Parts: sequence; C-alpha cells; structure tokens
Amino acid sequence: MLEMEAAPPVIADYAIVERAIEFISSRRRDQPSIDEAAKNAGLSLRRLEQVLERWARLTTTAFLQAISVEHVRELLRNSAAALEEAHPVGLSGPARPRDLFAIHETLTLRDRRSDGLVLRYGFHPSPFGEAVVVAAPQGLAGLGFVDDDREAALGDMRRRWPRARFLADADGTGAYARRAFDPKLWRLDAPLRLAMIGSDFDVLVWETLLRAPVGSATTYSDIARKIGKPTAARAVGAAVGRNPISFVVPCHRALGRSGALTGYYWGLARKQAMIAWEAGRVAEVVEWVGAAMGKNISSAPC
DNA sequence: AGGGCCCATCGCA
DNA sequence: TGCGATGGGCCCT
Repeated sequence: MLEMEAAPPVIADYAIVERAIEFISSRRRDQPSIDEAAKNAGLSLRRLEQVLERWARLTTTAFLQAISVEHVRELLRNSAAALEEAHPVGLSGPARPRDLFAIHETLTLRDRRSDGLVLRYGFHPSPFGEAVVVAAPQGLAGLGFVDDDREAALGDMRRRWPRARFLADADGTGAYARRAFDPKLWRLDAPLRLAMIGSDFDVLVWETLLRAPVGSATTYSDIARKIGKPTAARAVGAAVGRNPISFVVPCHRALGRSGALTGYYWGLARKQAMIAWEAGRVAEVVEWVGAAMGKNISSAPC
C-alpha cells in the first residue's frame, strides 16, 4: 500500500538531476549546453542552478565537468592508488580524511543463508531518489532505490535473501538512511555498522570496495589484484554487481579500465549521479571527516 | 598595462 | 523566474 505523500524536495531534485544527466549523456556529441538541459527538464536555467547547488553544492559548470568523460578519465588515472591510500581506522600515521568511515561485520554462515533472519525495511528520501533500506539486527544489510514503485524495489531485496522475514519498520531504518547520505554524519568515532550477507568472495570484494575513498574510482582489475587474485577481474565484476548495500559499499566507484562506466544495477544515470554528487561533496567530506579524524588520531602514538 | 567584452555566478525581488 | 551587479578570464591594442 503506497501512501501518496508529496515527494520531499531532495527526491524532486534528483528527478531533475537524473533527467539532466540522461539528456546530456545521450546527446554528448552535440555538446548540449546547460540551459538546453534545463529547458529539456522543463525549468529555467536559474532553477537548475539552484537545484544543483542544493543537491551537491555544484555550479552548472562543475556539474557538466563532473559528468564528463574527462572527469571519469581523471578518476581512472589514480585508480590503482585509490585502494592504497586508505588504511584501517585506528592505525597510527598522518590523519587522512579520506580513510574508511564505516566498519562492518560479517554475519555467520547460518545467517548468510538467511534462515530465520529478521530484516526490517523502510523507504526514505535520498539524493538518488527514494531509497529502500534493509536492516539486519547486526547492521545495515541492504540499500536500493525506488524507480517506479516501492514493491519492485522491496521485491529486489526480498529476492536477495528469500528465506529471511521482512518487517516494515521505517522508524528502525530511518537512522541508517540519514547516516548513509549525510556527510556530516560520517563519523569515525561512531562508524556505520554493516551486515554483509554473501559468499566469502563477495564479502572480500565488498570490503575492498570500502577502501576506495569518497570521490575516487577504482577498476575491477585493481580490486582483483588487491585481493590477490589478479586474474579474477570478471568474478570481481560479478561480485560488485551483487553488492546489496548500494552507495555505502561504493560499487559506483568501480569502473571499467577503458573509462567506460560499465553497468550499474540501479541504472547508469544513477551511477553518474553518484560520481557527480561525490565530486561536489568531496570537499565537505574532507572537512567533516578530517575534523573528526584530527581529534581521534592526535592522541594515538605514532 | 589598459580597455573592453564575454560569460558564469549569485543576490534579489 | 528573470534581471542585473559582480568579477574573473581573455584578447586586442
């Protein structure tokens, strides 16, 4: 049963951004201008400017840059380094704001089959449309997006863990949604707990993905090399595609070596949107997480 | 160096 | 949503 509430502003903003991305990338060779994109989305240039500012602190030119092939190529130039920069929380060394800001725990084998597992779910606004959030007792287990109807998005989550019981509990999942999408809440001293439900290989790939900093990108072959299976790039790609915790486990930061965005389970426009959003928000992330890191690390022995 | 133009941005109504 | 002030960048003299 869907209530027909008015879409929150952030969801309306994403609908506009997505439309702009689709318009611009479908007509890339014509070099469409930003106000053509605005007109196509049915609003004035000034409005689109304001939407982009609200959505990701992006100006129109910064937005065009963030969704350009040049930007992706630039990200890929540092793809191998992306996985190396990060180190686990708590190690000594210079404070690096782009380090991990999430921890996770892996469920047991029994839980992995999800027999008797109780999963709570809710729908919440996000910068990438309405999100479906699935929480296990141990932590955040699933995050996906609603395109047309909520039942489809929820059905997708149900199919991932067919033997689990699903309970509607938006109050229980709301905190996860807020944490996942608000950089101000990405705190090292209060990490987001993730419940990864998958095969050992899947979980290893997802853990590796977590090391890619905000606003960076990596490649399937870099991940394969990182986990010591340099020939397993395709298997890595498949595991990345099975990632149930979209955005938080940043599968949108996994790109093809060639500079192709490759696929994205929740839609290519959404992957581009996430890349653009991070380009706009990365300074803010560095500021907030960096401040938190400073406090944490200064007391640690070097 | 100076002048003039273009254009993105942003405050304002 | 549209207007206009602002200011940076750029070319030409």
